[in-house]
Amino acid sequence: MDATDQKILNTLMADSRISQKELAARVGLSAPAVAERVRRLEEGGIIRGFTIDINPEALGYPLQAIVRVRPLPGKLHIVEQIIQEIPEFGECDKVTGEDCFVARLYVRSVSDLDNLLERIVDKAETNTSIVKAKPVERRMPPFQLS
Amino acid sequence: MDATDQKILNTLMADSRISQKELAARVGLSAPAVAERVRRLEEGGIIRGFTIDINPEALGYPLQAIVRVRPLPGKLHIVEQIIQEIPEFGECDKVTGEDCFVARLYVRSVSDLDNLLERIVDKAETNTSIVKAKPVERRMPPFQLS
DNA sequence: GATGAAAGGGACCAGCC
DNA sequence: GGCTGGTCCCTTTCATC
Repeated sequence: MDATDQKILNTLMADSRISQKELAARVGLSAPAVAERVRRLEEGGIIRGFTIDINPEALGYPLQAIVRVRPLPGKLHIVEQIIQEIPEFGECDKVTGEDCFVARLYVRSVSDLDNLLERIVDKAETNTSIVKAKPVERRMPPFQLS
Repeated sequence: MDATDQKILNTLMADSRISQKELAARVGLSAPAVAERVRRLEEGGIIRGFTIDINPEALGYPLQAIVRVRPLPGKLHIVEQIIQEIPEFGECDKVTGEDCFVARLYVRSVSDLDNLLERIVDKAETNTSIVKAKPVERRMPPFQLS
């Protein structure tokens, strides 16, 4: 893991579909050399996978909400299971503190939001915030040299 | 956008580096047909881009925190700017409600966490939760047919 | 949307520095 | 590690069904 690997990661993060030749040119190496580095980044678990970035709006989900969830006593596992079973939850973190879960919900409308939260209101307290903007999106901290 | 497109999205989400031939086989179409569909999904803005999934642990950031940020009166913009300038913030949503921002912070240690939050303590109230687990990760809701 | 063909480019493997 | 060159496969585009 050096500065070249960092460049490779940044480049692939922005566009992972460029050819090895193109990637090599951008980081200043030959194609086989860059291919070998990408292979090692994958084997080392630094690159977890190649994927696509999907626009939820275009899928029909123009609204996002951040939902903090505090299950009632004894309801933690059932609440976690319900969150996993509702596909509109795009990510969910189990965290320390008063809230047990912080989750992102993709919804079609505020009434849709209300309907979905109905499924946990009797098992948890929730606190919902609508996402108005995204000051930071899809970013990874730099690898620190030395 | 139909069931086949949904399959294409799911397949590419899991691995965007497979060949068109392979993708075509998995969704039950010919290669040219699948290529045309992917092209339309890109042009329609449904596929926002091809990218990689990076493991922050392997980059040297074993801890994640969810930070809720409530800027002091008059400090909203400067706080937003500081968040954008700290690379350890991997994502930040501006939301409705008491908290103005909900952000994800990648850190090397809890002391690192403390150091980073020092840069906004005089400009905002913060509430930080350490991520203990990820019950749901990187998931997109299904496109609803009809 | 499928098929088949042709041209161009990329990935992969040697062999070598 | 990295470079160069050669081979094979894939991608892309076209015409046709």
